[in-house]
Amino acid sequence: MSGGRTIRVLNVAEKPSVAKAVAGILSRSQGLRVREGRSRYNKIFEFNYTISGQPCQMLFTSVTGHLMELEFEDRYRKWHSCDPVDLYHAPVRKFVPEDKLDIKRTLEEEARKCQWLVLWLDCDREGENIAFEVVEVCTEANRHLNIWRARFSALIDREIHESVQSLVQPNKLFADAVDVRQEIDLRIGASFTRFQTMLLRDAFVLEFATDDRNLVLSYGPCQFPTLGFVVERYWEIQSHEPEEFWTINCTHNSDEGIATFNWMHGHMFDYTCAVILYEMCVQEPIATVTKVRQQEKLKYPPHPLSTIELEKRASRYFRMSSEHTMKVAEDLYQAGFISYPRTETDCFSERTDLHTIVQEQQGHPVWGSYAQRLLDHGAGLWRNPTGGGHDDKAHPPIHPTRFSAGESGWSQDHHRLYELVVRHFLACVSQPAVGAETIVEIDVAGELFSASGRVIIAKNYLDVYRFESWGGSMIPTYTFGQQFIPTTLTLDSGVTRPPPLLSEADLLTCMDKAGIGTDATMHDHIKKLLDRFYATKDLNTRFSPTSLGEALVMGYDDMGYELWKPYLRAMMESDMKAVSIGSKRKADVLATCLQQMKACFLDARLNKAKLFEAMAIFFERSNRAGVDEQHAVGDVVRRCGLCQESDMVLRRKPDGNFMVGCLGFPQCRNVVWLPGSIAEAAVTTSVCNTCSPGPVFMIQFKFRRLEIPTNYNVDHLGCIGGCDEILRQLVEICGTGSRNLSSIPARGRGHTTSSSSTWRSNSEQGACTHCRQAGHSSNDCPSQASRFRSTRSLGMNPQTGESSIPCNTCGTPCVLRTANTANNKGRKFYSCQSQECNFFVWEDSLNNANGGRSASRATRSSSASNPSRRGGRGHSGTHTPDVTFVSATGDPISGRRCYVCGDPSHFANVCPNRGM
DNA sequence: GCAAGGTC
Repeated sequence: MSGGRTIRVLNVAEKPSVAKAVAGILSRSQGLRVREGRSRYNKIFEFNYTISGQPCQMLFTSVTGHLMELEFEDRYRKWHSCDPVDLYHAPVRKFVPEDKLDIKRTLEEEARKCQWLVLWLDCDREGENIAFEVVEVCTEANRHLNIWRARFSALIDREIHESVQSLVQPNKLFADAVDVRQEIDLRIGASFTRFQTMLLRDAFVLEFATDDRNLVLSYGPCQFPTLGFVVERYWEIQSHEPEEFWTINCTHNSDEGIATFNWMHGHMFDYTCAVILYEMCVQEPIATVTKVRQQEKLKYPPHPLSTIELEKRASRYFRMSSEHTMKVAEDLYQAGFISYPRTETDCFSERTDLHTIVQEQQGHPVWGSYAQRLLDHGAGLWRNPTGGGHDDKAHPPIHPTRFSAGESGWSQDHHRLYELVVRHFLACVSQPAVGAETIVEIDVAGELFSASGRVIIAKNYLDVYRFESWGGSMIPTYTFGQQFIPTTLTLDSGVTRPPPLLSEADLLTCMDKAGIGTDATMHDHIKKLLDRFYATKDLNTRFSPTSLGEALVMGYDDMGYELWKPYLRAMMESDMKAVSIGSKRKADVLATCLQQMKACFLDARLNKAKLFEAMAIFFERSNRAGVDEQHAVGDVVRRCGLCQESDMVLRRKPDGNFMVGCLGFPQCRNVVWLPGSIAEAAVTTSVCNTCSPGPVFMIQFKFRRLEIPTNYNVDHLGCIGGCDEILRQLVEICGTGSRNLSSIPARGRGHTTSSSSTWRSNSEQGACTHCRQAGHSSNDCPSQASRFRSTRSLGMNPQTGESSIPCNTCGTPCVLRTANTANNKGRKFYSCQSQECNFFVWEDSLNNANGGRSASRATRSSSASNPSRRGGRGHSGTHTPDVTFVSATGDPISGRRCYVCGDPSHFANVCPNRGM
């Protein structure tokens, strides 16, 4: 890396401001030129620099965050193009979206001119991922680029100069971890969102939605746990039963004032006991001072300001929403008044010139004199700030970067937020407040009471941080051993109160602790709850769930799933960490996680009745036709060949069976009856290239495993145009959804143009497709029938002699096991032997279920449902767990059963099937 | 029309 002729180096930062700042630092603003790129926000800076002795012509530009997005391939983009479960393996692609194409072109053009590429993306996992997006675009344009990564944690001269002299290689593992996160988020989010939206939106009257056809009931691994926090607190309040307690209070008036003594026992819930103690005090009411303690107390200023802290404080002090706070902060940042507002860091680098920042504030009419005192050595007000232990290695804590006494274009909130940032900064480089505290303890008939007083000796940082206060209170002087008769001695009652609804600051705290979202996105998740009608916020910034939010959480809760709890995200986070340090492989984590979530999705879908039940508590059923997972009208399959005027659409009848019927009904009665064994069907965008007249859109079918022969696949992309041999055979074997053909008006019968009549005549006249014998169809084939009976019913496995059933989900035999949990000890259950399946059913529920599929499935979580919650809003809200689970750390966790394998004896974080 | 993560 030395000597030689000048080379051209393309430098790319994550955002325009960093490109500008680093270019300014490296060029020392000497010979710095700037020109436009193709994107109006991302300028290109040019200057000369020497890296390790190598003369370089530096071109410095930027992206704006991620350059690429992850999406499903087109065939899967439309909601009805596929079964949502397919989204767990549908191909995905990374591409540069329309609004980033300008940036891409700039990168390509500049990369072609350069020999080196230096990546100045933020030094976090997302930054590393963006680095590889930039690498992909640039190397596509210039395969000979030399790739380097600059590591820096703050835009400070020395650090930037050091960073460029010690370039490293980008870290693929960090980028891999983000790839995992993106793909999992996309697949889980899209599958569950489509599923629950299509299931519920048309089935209930959702009066709050002005356009309920476009209403989306989204699910996301961050938004749902956020909703979960809101609902859980709401339930806690609902279930709170006030309890009366008793306490003894004592006061003493003297010449110096009044002292209020608190009973050191605190609250007592036993009235008799409290009365006895009180009577003892009253009978012998002499107080003896047993302790007088005087000590200096310090109240420390806050740590340097991180994003979450800024949001929490703006909510507390000004009642600003976190989303609005971030908008205002972004404005102030863009205008150069405050530093980058999205940071986890709450400690300043030793290299930060804190004094200069304070100096800039000296001229302010309100806090300027405080800034002057801070800089005055003699005043002793300065103190180097103590950090809170968080450092994202990418940005410093939020601090003022430019003085302002207020700008004409600022709103009140701009003024407030700038003031908060400045006062917070000045506070955290200040000495703590000092108080002198006196604690006096007395003994009355063996009962101890204490009183305390405080005198503020030096306010220090509290002088500038007007948002905090530290109350002073005086008490009279007491001496050890002194005796007096209390002025009052009372037995007072009180009642326990429920906790308050979660405030925005509380919610941010919950999310932060559970690792839900990032500093830059937490406010988005909160806003999403409001936008989706899942929660509301009152004037005190406190959140309540809406009926919709509560119903959704209740539905999943009744299934026994923890999808609304933060554990899923926490596990994903730990897996991402493992990928980023190389202890797990990206492909393995993806495969394992998606396999588990797919099983969970399939199970949630089997238990969709729970979601329905929960919704029915709060909402009226809609009387729209064709509800459930089909939309009301149905998707067009082809033009009707009979009337040649209307479209044929896929429909689900109230009995659950599918058909493709002409929209011209009743004038046109053309219909194609589909096999009765279909669980789900969705029209895709694929067109059959055999059948005519076209287009005939293919239908994605999912058959019920138990109702079709095992040699047929449950997933089938089929055509109703007449070319589909498999579909024809399944109609024969299973019959159609039309149970009594003769009762159906002759829809299209006799018209050879109708594909349905073609099938029917074939099946009526042909030989059995199973045994090839004439005289019966495979519907009535004796061998086939007996096989179906044996798979449909419980019984001994003739091969092994074990009791078994075929799995309802995947067809693999289930083994009979015995539960060993507190509430279900000895109870038998079947569980699927396949590692890839989590089917589980109680044996007794099968015996009681009259052989019905849905009945047997429904029992899966019947023991977990809590009848006390079934009274609408009046539910008690107590979540009585069937068992107490133990986490990996040994802490008990309330819950019901493992969402991974369905086993009630453990929780997912210690599930052996997770492959951790 | 779905997620969450960057950023303008």
